[in-house]
Amino acid sequence: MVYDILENPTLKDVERFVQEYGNSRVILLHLNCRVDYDGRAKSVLDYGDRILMLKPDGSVLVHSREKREPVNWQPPGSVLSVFLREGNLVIKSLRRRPKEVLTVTSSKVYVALACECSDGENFTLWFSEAEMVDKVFDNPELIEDGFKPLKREVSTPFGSVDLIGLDKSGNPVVLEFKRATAQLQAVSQLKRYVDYFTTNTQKVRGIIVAPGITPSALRLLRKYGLEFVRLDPRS
Amino acid sequence: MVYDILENPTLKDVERFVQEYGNSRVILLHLNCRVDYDGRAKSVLDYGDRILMLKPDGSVLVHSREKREPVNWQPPGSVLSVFLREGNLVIKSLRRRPKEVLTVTSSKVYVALACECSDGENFTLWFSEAEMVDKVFDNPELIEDGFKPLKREVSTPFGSVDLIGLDKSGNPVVLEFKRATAQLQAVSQLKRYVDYFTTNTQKVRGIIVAPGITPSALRLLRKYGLEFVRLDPRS
DNA sequence: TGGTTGATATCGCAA
DNA sequence: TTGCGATGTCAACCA
Repeated sequence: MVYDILENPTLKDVERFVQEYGNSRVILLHLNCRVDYDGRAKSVLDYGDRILMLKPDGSVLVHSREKREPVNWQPPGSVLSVFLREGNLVIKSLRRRPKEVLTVTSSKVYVALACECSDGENFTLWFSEAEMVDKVFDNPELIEDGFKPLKREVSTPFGSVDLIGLDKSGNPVVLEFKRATAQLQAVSQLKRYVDYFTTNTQKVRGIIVAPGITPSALRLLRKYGLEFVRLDPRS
Repeated sequence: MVYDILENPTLKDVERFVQEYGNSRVILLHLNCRVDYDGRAKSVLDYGDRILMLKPDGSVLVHSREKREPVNWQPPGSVLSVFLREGNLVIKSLRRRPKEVLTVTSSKVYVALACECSDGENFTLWFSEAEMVDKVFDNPELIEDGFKPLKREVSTPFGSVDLIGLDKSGNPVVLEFKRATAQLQAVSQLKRYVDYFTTNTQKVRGIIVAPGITPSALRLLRKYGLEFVRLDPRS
């Protein structure tokens, strides 16, 4: 059977259920609970009805009525423990580094569901930043006439550059790609790389490649003497 | 009843179920499905068994066996539609701006669950960056002897500064706070602000306030003539 | 393991 | 709505 289910179970039933399926299936609990988190930060979520999701890789998600993000969570690699204490079901998830503890305390579980989920997934995604770089590498004229791409992912002490090349006059060019509208941060990032390569005797050009740029980012770009080339990842 | 459930339902049953509860409850489906996404990027996820979560605010999450992140999703505000086509159940979620479409196609739903979840949640979180700024504002000596905080969240054309103050000699100081180890980005950010306030006649100091700093970020900080003050958000 | 960056980032806030 | 930065960001990649 691809799923197992408990309706209106006792907390003891849920404890056994989680222990049985915790390592093999995705467990969903609809319950009333409070959630305490202590680690990089610290939080308390008062009692309420929510969805708790436990994955075999140790991921824990507490989902509320709204938002894409879980209200509390624990990332993969965390270690689960389940027990009864003072009439409550306690589900604890421990992460070692950084040390973080998530504690879900429940006096009522409405439904418990253990679902088999597929393992090897066939997922493909297009129009990433990496694809933009690939396209420019194969079609250098998208940047400008005479541009020669040299190397992708060039590592420097101050971060790695998306693409380095030479313009038609032989000047080095540093390119920073963004798949969405470029903002201030992208300009600062590019400036950091350009500064690193620039010497007294070697002028280095810097180009942001993106589908757009915000007005203030463009202002900063001009101030730094950098450039912008429009390119849409989807085009 | 705080939940409703369908076991081994027909697709027609699921269609009605989603239409009935889509606006009021969190719906969980354990199903075999494929997922097509087209919007800012584009992706295809081949058929497999997963968890689909539909929230009343329009959020959609497709969760796989692993990871904290959903393999596909749609953010709040998206609009749901459900229908049968060529013997399959099709769940479409449309986001207007940016235009994005998520399509879940299923030939088999194992379980459908509609869960009532709490509305007004009492959630508190401590040790955020904002709290660090508050603490320094009330205890300026945490930065250095004679430091005088002036204003938080100072808006500039190139971003907003966490805190501005004066040192004991009356020099302006720009402070950038990080709740975790400061990295290259934080240094570039601070440099951007310091550059903005610096004139020919006015030297401006810049300080990163964080529990730590990476070696390369420290190197860049020194290169720019900026400073680092250690402060743990939890201490 | 730590450092850096990308992401369909999401989210909240301010102009 | 757009812009900007924080996030317990997460996740991938590389040294």
